[in-house]
Amino acid sequence: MSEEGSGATGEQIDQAEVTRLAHDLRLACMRVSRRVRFEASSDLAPHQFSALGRLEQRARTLTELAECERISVPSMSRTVAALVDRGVVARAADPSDGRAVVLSITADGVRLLEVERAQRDAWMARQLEELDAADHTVLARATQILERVMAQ
Amino acid sequence: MSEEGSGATGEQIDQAEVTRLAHDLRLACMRVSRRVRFEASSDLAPHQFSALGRLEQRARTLTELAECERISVPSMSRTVAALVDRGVVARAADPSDGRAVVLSITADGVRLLEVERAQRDAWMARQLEELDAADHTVLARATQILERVMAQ
DNA sequence: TATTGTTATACTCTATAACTATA
DNA sequence: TATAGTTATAGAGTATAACAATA
Repeated sequence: MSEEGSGATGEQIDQAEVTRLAHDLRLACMRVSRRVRFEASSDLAPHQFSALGRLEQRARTLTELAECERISVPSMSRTVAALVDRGVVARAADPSDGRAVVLSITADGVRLLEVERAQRDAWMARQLEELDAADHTVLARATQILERVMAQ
Repeated sequence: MSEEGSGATGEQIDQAEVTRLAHDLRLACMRVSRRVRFEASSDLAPHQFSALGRLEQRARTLTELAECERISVPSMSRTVAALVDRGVVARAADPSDGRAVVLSITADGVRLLEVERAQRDAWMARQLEELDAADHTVLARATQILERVMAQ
């Protein structure tokens, strides 16, 4: 679009620069991720957090949930058992298949996710508060690009 | 939204928008990090990769290394033992302190890190290749901002 | 007595294999 | 016979506690 002010489209980024960008961006993202998990985490373990988030999207069977998280069914069975014990996930019989168990998030589970996410977001927001509006704009645009790339 | 070239400084981003950006950017970074680890990883476990990277910066004692990685000394002792068995870390006596052990990366360790990083960078680069130069520029700027923020 | 590092033991999350119940 | 899920057992990685060697 504009090649004067933004300085974005006028230049041709070559392969070496893409490689360098890939390296630097990857490190930056991994550093953010690591610090969020280390400095903003609470008492919900990462794998529990992830599984609970899947059930927030919709109820799933154990096998579906294991496939989502790319772990074995027995492993997910343990994880789910812990979440059920904690009262954030409920088991229910599948009316159409006596073997299957439908797992769903409870109201407590939804609240727990909200608290967890709020803590993580609050930590991230504190980091961003030190930036100015121009930086915020760049990051907002970059976020949209990353969302587009990662959706594939 | 940009009246002049950069289009960044003219707008005032309010608190709610910072919170939203924090949320979206955090998720994007965590998604990148997760996919890099899942889809570009090799046979070096994440904690081993991390510890080896610390030793690439400089030689450290076990206690120093444990503090870097924020795990206990006994845990790091196990991790280091595995890396030593693999031949990518070397133990050496500290001439100034008979209790301490100086850990350093070996030539094989440096090569292993190079391979690991190349795989991760290559995965990331493949994702970025689908973007145009304007997107690359935005991401490069965002990377610099994130590096600045995360350095604190 | 304090510090560095290892070993002993236990808990969690992962896996595969064996098992029960249902389709 | 095949599928959904649980339980048995084992292998990592984490922890704390106890220990050895050194400062």
